Amino acid sequence: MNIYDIARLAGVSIATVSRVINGKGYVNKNTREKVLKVITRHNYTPKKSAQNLSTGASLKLIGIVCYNIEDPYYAKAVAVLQRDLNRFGYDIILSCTGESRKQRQSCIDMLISKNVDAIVFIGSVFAGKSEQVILNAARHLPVFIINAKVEGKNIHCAYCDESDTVYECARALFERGRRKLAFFYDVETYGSSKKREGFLRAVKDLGISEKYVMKCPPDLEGACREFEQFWEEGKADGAMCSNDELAAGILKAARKMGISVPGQLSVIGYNNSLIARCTSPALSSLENNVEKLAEFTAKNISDYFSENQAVLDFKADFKLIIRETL
Amino acid sequence: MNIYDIARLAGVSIATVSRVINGKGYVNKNTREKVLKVITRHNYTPKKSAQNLSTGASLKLIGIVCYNIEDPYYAKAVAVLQRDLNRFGYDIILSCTGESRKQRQSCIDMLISKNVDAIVFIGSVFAGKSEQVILNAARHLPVFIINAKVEGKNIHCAYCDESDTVYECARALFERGRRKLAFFYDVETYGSSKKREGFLRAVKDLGISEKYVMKCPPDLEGACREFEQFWEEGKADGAMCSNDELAAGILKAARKMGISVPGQLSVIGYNNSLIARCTSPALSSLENNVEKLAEFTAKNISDYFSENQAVLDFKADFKLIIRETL
DNA sequence: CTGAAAGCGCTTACAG
DNA sequence: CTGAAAGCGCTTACAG
Repeated sequence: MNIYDIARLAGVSIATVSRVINGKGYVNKNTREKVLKVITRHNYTPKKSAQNLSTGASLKLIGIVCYNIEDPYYAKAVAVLQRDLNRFGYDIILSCTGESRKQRQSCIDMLISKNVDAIVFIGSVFAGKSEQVILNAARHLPVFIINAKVEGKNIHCAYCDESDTVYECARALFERGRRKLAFFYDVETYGSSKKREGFLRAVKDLGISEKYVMKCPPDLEGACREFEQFWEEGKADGAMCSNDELAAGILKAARKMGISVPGQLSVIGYNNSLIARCTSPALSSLENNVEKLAEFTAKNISDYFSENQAVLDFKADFKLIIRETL
Repeated sequence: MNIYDIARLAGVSIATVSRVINGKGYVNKNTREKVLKVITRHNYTPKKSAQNLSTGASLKLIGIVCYNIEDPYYAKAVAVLQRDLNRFGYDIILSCTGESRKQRQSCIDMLISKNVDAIVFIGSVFAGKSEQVILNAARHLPVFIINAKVEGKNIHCAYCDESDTVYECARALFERGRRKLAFFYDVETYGSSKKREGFLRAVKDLGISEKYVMKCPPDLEGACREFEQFWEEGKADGAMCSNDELAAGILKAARKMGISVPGQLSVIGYNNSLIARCTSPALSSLENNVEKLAEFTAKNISDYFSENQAVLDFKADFKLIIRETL
């Protein structure tokens, strides 16, 4: 069923059908209705690719590239982006890219060949070493990044300063009398290095000498085991984690080993995800406002296309949510 | 940059460029290289919509419709689908649809107009009353459903029997000596009604007379409050929940009220998500194998297009994962 | 081995 | 108000 079929069935030319579909140009009321009737009867929808070819009209498709949607942080960002972009008439193509540079590049090429209007990268996985992939993409279309800062033409960033966030968390631990601090992270990314940097900066400013930086396997059980090996009575009294899952692992280990939280040990998570509300004691966690970042980005994309201008640098605030582990 | 530019730059016709791109037909080795060089230098990728128009070639795009990607269950399904479909050369368009029938229909129309090859519906939200939306879609393209059973031409279902699962959980509670059982659910869907049905069937078969069916607000805090109101010493000794988040809420309430789990109360969650591993005590939960369902569906889609046949009905097994709450 | 031409399903000046 | 025709960027018989 194409525009020719409809035209024939309605007894008009394809030009007329096109006019009624697009509501452009003059069409006699009666012929309009006649055409409309045929269209609805046959459930006809014009093919976007033909429209795209003909007018260069946008496919109204935004490519979204993230590392892992199973991570609640990414899931939330994607959920908000999809909801808000949809309001502006866009659909999203979701890609999750693996580790290798080549895989990432081919994922972007795919998106570009599918004629998406823009690409948004979620997460700091793409900053730092992988920046080239983003720079390449930006030569073809506007790029939006959530939660990382990459400098370049056509690149729009919305982020929360992950160094400052951890700095504040460390200070909060200090203010509760904690003097022996450990920082736990898992995957080596631009984001985790910023966090580590914030931790070390705070520790230095606060004059804390007993500090540990620990790398864990990237899941709850891994963090749990790692902590069991790490722990020695009196070695640390405050743990800052680069995400909530690690923190949950540490709580699990603490419980198993009879360490009282927050009595002997304070624990702070990161992302303020559902996980933080599930653990007991409930986890204090840093709210880094992904939701706000995603909302802003959706709006920014819409502005970019409708008003031809967009914000290049947006920094969101953050807040430490106190629950029961601090 | 289009095929004409490349042809001009390489000093050949567009037909030749097309041949080297598609690796079809004869092309002299030297001219092939000449063309290739121009293509890579300018980072040229043929536009999918033009190819699609020209040959009717698939866009290699699968529409995925789900209720809420923030829910770990959907997130996992989407993650697996995207990973596996990608291996078969497909990208996914992700839509999350709201409640209203109209919204859902327009979401599907959008997908169809964007020329996706197939649509997969995740979750039972679309079965039962909303079935018509699926039936409509199936008239245009192949439809795949994860976790619901809908009869119809061109409709392929992969699911886990949600009545049997809950039946088994109730029996497990019974076998641990539990005789007063409550079933907690939140949203009213096809799936939750199947689960409730399984619960009631089990309770009847087991000859249990003290039984409760409770509807909670759809989040952890809501379940927590609901349970606080529900609880009375000796009223129930086993709680079956329609998802892990509700179960986590009940654990939270139990802890607050000093109810020992599983001493006084056994709790079973559903979906075996990350949440089940985060709570303490760690939640026993029903593994309903979404991962398996999603993997199967990706393969089934690929078979549908490459071998022109696909499985219409696939039922996955399930397993109750015992942790500390049963 | 290579190119000219038709055609995919649309839209949009242009002419009437 | 309506239609004939050109054009969007590709692919693919067909002819050479």
